[in-house]
Amino acid sequence: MEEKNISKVYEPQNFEKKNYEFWEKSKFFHADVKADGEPYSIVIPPPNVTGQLHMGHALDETLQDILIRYHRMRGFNTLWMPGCDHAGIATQARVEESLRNEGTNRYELGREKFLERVWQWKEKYGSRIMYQLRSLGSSCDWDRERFTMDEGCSKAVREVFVSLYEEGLIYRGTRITNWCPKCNTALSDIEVEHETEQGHLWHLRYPFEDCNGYVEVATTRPETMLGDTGVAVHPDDERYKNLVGKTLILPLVGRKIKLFADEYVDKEFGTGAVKVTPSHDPNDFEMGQRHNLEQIKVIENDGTMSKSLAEINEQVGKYAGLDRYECRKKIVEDLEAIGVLVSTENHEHAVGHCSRCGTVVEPLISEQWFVKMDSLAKPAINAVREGKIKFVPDRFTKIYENWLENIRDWCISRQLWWGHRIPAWYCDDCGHTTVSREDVKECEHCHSKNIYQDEDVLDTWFSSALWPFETMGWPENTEELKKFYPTSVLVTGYDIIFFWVARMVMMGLKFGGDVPFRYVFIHGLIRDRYGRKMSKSLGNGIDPVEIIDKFGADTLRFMLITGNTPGNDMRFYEERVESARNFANKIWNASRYLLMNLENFDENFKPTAEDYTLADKWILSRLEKTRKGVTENLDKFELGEAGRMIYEFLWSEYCDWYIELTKARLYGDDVKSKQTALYVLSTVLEKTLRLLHPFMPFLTEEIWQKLPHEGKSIMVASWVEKMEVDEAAEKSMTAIMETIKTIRNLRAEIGVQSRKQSEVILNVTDKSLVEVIKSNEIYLNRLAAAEPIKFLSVDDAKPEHALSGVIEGVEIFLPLAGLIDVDKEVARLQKELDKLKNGIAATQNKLKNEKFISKAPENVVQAERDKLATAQEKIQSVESRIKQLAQI
RNA sequence: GGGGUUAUAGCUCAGUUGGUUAGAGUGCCUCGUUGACAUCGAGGAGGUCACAGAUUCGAGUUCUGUUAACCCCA
Repeated sequence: MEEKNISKVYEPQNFEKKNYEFWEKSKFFHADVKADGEPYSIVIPPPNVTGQLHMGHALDETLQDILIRYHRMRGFNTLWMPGCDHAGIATQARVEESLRNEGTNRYELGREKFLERVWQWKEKYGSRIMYQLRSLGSSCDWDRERFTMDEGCSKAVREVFVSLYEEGLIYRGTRITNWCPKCNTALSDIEVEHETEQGHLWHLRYPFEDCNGYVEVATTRPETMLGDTGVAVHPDDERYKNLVGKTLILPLVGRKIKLFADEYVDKEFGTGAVKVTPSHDPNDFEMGQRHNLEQIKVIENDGTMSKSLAEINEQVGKYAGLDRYECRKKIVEDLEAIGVLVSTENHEHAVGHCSRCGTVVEPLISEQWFVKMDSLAKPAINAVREGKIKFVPDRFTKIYENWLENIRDWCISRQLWWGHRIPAWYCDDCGHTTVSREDVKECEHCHSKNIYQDEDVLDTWFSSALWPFETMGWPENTEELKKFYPTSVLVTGYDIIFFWVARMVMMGLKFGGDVPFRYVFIHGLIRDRYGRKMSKSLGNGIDPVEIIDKFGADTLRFMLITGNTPGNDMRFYEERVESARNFANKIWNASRYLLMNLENFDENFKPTAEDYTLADKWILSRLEKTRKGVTENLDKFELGEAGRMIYEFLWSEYCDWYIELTKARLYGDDVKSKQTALYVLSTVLEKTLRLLHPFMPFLTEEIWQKLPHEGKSIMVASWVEKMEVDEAAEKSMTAIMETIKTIRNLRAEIGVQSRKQSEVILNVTDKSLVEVIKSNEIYLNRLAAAEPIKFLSVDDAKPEHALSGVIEGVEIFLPLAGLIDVDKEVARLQKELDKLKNGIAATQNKLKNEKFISKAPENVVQAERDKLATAQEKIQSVESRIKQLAQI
């Protein structure tokens, strides 16, 4: 055993790092495919290699580590696969920013040099993240660490891409897609965040070609009118029925456009007539497809108006090169000047923003790669419906299903350099596209060497979707895959159910041969103390490493998982961290106390059944109930509840009562009693530490090593085994504790100093308690300063000048002559009597109710009867006491 | 427009299949350095469980509606 003297307060800095190194060096984190035990595996949601871990990660990793450590102790063959995500847009943006600061850019550097820079970046930040994960205590299998751009993952990505292409599920097409003018790339639908903004609705008049009339259209984006190639109305709209098919002249531009009917149009919105810009609005694009409208691109990829406008006429040529918002202003002015603008009203509408940089997204037509989703989505829906995958909490099932049912094709190409390059080569000679698992040098169709590879890379989520099996060596049929796939559970936030969870399920079923995980354990977001999302722009983020340095990783972990429930958001308060730190300190000091006394402990001593005192039996029984509750809650993902149970047991039962109860024995002369107390103190603590270890790994290891124990480390010790419950001991001990509380209570009532000893007279009405209390008198002496204690026998008169209290089975008197004001005491008792009577009113009503008696289960009825009997006993006691005092 | 979450003590939150006088942390009040811990101990005050119905012997808990806040999707 190590040195037993430990510092007076909990100082995690002294031992967290040391213990982590010990575990890592001992290879406790490493999963052996050949080892015994049912497999239990988790793949980490790979943090973005950009930047650092935030509080959300800290929660995510803590939940996983608790599950992992718990199952490891339960004897499962446990694997936690760590790794990072290359995070295409985010990482590239960061590196480009640093290039900008150096006065250069990626184009100047060239693709190859640029990628070298990104890899350097990745090495630097990737290792920082892995350091942060370690400081949290994460028991990941570092020997298996993966990266979404490493060789294995890249191979998997190629394999999947080519297979899907061969099956016709990946195609290249010219479509309207969301375009971010700042990131300069296409985005998928879910990378667009819609925000409600205050804008305007401009009403414009488009004149007919052949008569004086006009059609009034309403638009939120007047600048797109330059690309209008039609005006649409609803086919049932009486206002326009006779006009459908007529030709309109597009103001400023002079283009002739048709008025046509389409079901998509909402009659109620605006004027019921909508201008149609197929090249800059997804709905208009679809209408354009249905009605064969021309696509005229008037906004360029960088968000400025097209140079080609100059070719139309001098008027619209003025707009060429303007930013789209500047152009909007100009156009509104110009339209007003020529009388086309009839009115402007305020209008709230949803505007799409790039989820990465916040820039307003521009729908644009471009050539991109897509994945057909229908046939992939169906099995993913079924897997959840059939219960092969379960969401915890269950309500997220609906969100998942709903999204998959309404899924649209996934745009997977990104105009970036950092990522998995699309394995497609185009032939300059014959125009054929070669898609291949291996890099190719010639066109597979005409064998021309005049070919070039697609410039674009794949959406980051394409490789993340393969994470559960690509990390285990797929497409090779590895031992890891056989043993650990499907994984047991995925732990992640609800914000990436669409981005990641659903896609993993689809890909897992398609390529992994089974669901990627059995459970999806969803957690909420960490917010600041005001409930706001933590964000860089608000500057309200809290760095978990700072909290760890200040309070300890165990403290942070415990704070994160208690005090909220699965799936719900949580506010981060430093006060709450302090409260968790105080808990750690409490454990620390309870252990310190025990270790100090353990110097006199004979480790070979083992008490026999007769050696146990009531208090021993009580704490052991309470420990068993705690063990049961903690285990059950962990098994159903109620980690917070499990943590709270340990907190409650350790603080309120072990420290506040049991330790105090043993003090008399530890400082007394009875050697055997002392050894027994030390034995119980140390076994209960040792077992509780094991229950607590998944939550607070460092602290529990540090103390456990100093206590009598078996094995090398608590993290590879086995879970606490089932023990006996002793209801009789619990009942007796409860009576003693209640008596102590009542005495303390009465003394506080009249301000007797808690240390000052005073006489207590007990009338034990429950015969089964007489011996129990008599033989445990010393507890009352020590914890209630009750001395001497007298017991009334049946014939004895009850003391007059005394405070009195009653609990189930015991009447308590504090004869404090001189301190008692009889009138005050009567008033106090009267108040208590009222309280008791109010308390049983509901019970009495229930028992009077025949329906209750006949319909409620027998045990419930009996419980009510017992409750009433107990309360009536107390009432009688108080009533007779009041009578007695009244006679004085 | 569709869907979801939340509403419990001053504040932050628990309360798991309906069944004790609804709990904790924190804050507040009173007392206390008795051989682990003042990052502590003892005692106390504080709640019409958002509102209205329904089901039930019994509802903080189930159902319906209303209100408010937040979120997702379109």
